[in-house]
Amino acid sequence: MGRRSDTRERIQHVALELFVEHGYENTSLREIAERLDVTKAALYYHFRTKEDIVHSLIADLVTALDELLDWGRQRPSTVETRQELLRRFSALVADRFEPVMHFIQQNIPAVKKLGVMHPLGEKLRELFALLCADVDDPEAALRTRLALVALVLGLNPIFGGAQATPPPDVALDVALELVAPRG
Amino acid sequence: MGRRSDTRERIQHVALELFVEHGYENTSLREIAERLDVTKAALYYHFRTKEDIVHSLIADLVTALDELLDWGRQRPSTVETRQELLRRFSALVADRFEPVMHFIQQNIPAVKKLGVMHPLGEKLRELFALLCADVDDPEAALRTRLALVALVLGLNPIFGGAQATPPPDVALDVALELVAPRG
DNA sequence: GTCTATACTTAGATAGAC
DNA sequence: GTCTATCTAAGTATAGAC
Repeated sequence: MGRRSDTRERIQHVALELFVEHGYENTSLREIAERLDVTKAALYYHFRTKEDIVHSLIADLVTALDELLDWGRQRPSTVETRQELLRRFSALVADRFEPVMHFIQQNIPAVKKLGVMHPLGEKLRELFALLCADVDDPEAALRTRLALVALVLGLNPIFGGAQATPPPDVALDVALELVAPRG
Repeated sequence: MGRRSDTRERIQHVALELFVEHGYENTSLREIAERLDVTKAALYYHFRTKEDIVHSLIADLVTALDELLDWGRQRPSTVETRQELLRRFSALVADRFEPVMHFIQQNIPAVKKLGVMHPLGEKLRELFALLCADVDDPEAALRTRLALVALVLGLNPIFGGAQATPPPDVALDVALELVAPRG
């Protein structure tokens, strides 16, 4: 039998790479095709549109978040649960979704235009809600948001990005502290 | 004499508005011109290129940051100084530069491509350095970055943006706490 | 499953009249 | 200082051969 091709996965990988590097709108299908040494038309065989590539990328993330949320929902709302949620989210980002998160964070206009925020934003808001639990304090809510931001901040070039990206475990420690009750 | 026109300022204002709304690359000069009810060519009278509009927008921010840094440099490196730096930065953002910060944060690829990160990134890194002072702890450094992020987080739609933007004073309180020594 | 060739659209930018 | 008209380059996408 003919060797099965992993072209589709390679397109996803290279496209994401370029989207992160140059931004979504500054990346043309021609560039993607060239880096893969295929033609533009080949891309259109695997994906209906350029937007579809992004959708396929986000879909995996949404699935993973859904599983995380499923776990979180059927656990008692305790500090331990919330901290374990952060740990698992941190691991998810570090292990599999760092590039996608990077892409999303730095291409908000594109992401909004593609209507990707609907499924994704929902999941993120629910994660946020689980982490906030019953707390109604606006300061605590902001600290919770910052805890999540801390876990993906290594990806942000603003405010001293390049020189010192915090290691994931440092970020996790700070995040855990942010959702812990005050002293 | 003929009535002097404020067209240049109006272009800056409308352009920034559209850049924030739809993103830099999704905003065409045609759109800007239409919203101002002038023609594309009129824009080219006031700005050499589309990129120049962005440069003019960032320049004001860089100037303001420079003044803030001047103040900070000639003060003793104390907790009070650092907290006052945060207060002044917070006021700067809230009063004048919220839209520009919003634009920068959500259009990183464009901003990088325009080479705007050189003057701007320098200032932000120096602000960060002043806030970090002599502290060498990576956790403290991350908390400092988060303090800055907190002050512009209202602009970020990720992680529960739309429904509850923290009021500036809440953000400032959390930021101040993040740079204060631990208990 | 991959290619060639091309249609279609829109972008940024310029020249020159008024 | 603003207009009309136009140029050039690039993008996404399609049709149809191999």
